[in-house]
Amino acid sequence: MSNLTILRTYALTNPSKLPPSVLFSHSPTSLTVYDAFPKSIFHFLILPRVQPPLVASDLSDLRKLLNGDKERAKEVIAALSEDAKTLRKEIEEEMLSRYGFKWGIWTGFHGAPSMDHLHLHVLSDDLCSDRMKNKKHYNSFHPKLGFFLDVDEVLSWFDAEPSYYSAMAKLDTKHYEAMLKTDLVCYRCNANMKNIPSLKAHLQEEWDVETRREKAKMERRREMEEKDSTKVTE
Amino acid sequence: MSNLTILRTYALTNPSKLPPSVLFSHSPTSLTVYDAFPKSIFHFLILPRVQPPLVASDLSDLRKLLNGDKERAKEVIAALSEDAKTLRKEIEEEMLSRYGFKWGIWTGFHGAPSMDHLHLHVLSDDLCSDRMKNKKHYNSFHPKLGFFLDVDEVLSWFDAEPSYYSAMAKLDTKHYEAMLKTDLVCYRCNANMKNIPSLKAHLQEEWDVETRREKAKMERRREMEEKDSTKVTE
DNA sequence: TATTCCGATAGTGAC
DNA sequence: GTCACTATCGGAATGAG
Repeated sequence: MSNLTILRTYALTNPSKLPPSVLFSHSPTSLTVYDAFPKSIFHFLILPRVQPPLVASDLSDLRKLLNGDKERAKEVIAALSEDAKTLRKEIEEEMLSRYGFKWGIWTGFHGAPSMDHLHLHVLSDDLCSDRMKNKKHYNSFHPKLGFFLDVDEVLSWFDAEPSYYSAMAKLDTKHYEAMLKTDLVCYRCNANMKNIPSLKAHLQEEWDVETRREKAKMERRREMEEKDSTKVTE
Repeated sequence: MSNLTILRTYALTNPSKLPPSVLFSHSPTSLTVYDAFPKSIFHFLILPRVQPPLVASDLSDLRKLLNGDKERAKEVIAALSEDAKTLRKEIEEEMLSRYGFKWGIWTGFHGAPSMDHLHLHVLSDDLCSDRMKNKKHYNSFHPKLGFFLDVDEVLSWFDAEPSYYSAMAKLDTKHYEAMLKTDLVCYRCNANMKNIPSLKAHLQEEWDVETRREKAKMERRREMEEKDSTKVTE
């Protein structure tokens, strides 16, 4: 199976046949798989299952879906969004149990995906991962650049002017691809980064800062609680 | 000492002070040094010594020299050319003693050198060397490309129309640098080479062919001589 | 924008 | 066009049977 069509294969497979190393969970309308090359500590893909009257080619990518039956498209994306909400809750539980605190989670599509079959990215906002290796990787998740399309924003297109919907649904590949070549800018502090190694060091530092801040919060909370319990027992 | 001015330092140093790993030989007007990064089996540089009335800056590069006193320039280059003749004889002796046969030797300047102090390249035409690493290296010695200026051709400029001399003496850096970016073409068979690894393999093969041809010649000669000597002793 | 491999290309720093 | 180092950029193959 080619790398480029693996997601379609997953989406067409009975979930019970998928190994646990691939499949995280599933619903009647979607499968949630681990991203094979996670770009953050947590990184999943939610794939719509192929169900009548849709066929696999209707779901090849976001542009195809949006330029088909509009109501059907809205249903598909709304269902993915619902499953993403559930997934985010599960990720947050895992954040708490593994790290003691929660942090941001992004949910969105890529404006110009290269793998076949629609996939909704759900990933934590640390962007700390060995698999983050080049500018395209980073820019494709930068939340302010335009390439990463938040699922709620995409859903809002359905309720906007039809002309706006049509304009957004074009999803011109050249236009989106150009975004990936722009300079590296930290999505947190807007600092310009010279290259990938310095960006990664910076992202790690930003993440370390967030970790320390959260640990300190936890410590203060613990002290407060201790003081309170002391008062009670006095 | 900077890499970029090392040759000037050599040219200003008493030859007896230069280590034998650097200096091959010297004459009243020049020093011959081993190229520190040889691009062929044999690769030397002949450097003009700085002698009154010239100062080091007059000899910084070919363009500077040609655009100064024309007669003086001709003397300097003619002297380098004479020393190159001697050097080629010595290289050919070494070819015979080490390889049993002689092969081509090129003698010329680079149209746009980056190291300070005029240097005449004298190198065998095999172009087989680990130090040949990129397109600039190769194109800078390609005998038909224009970047490598045979010393006899440069000498011919002095006897041409003054307007031709002036035109040639300009040695526009941009013009010459552009030549280095052109496609890789085998100087022997004009075959286009896709990249450096394939060019190097091809040059090695061309050299192996030449070696086999010369070995066969030597063998035939030996057989002839044996037959002759047999005749004599019969 | 799937990765990985190979190679070309570009900028820097050397002293 | 000095080298060596680092990093980016650019194309091609990729699997399965």
